[in-house]
Amino acid sequence: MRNGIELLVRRVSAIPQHSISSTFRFLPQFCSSSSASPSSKLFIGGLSWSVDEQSLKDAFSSFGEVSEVRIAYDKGSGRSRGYGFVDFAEEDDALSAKHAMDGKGLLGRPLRISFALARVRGGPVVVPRFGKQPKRDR
DNA sequence: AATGAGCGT
Repeated sequence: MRNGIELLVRRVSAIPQHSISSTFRFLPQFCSSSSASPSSKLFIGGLSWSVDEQSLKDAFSSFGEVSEVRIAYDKGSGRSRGYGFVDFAEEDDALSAKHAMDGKGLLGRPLRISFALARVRGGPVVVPRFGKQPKRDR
């Protein structure tokens, strides 16, 4: 019995933090996005409406090789939604960029930077329901 | 038309 508990604790501890964050992203206590989820991708909030992907990349290129820059645009109007993502080739560069740029102003607006959450790939998981199945002819 | 936390057409 004791061994079983120790085994369970060891297995839970082995789950990477970023995996927990993406799995339980709907629970705020597991989504401390400002803390160090190890990733090379930064979430950049607080962008001025007028910041485009090129100027965002320019603002972060001095910290290392930027492998991807995305700004979230509104589907219909094409206006910026005021946040975006900067992905670095090196995790270290992402971390130093975060430390240097978080709270710093870009075009007059303070940036809010955290590590990006893993993009949700499949959509909501539909849990199968058991119990009341419709009667089926046989 | 304007908007100001957020996690991506």
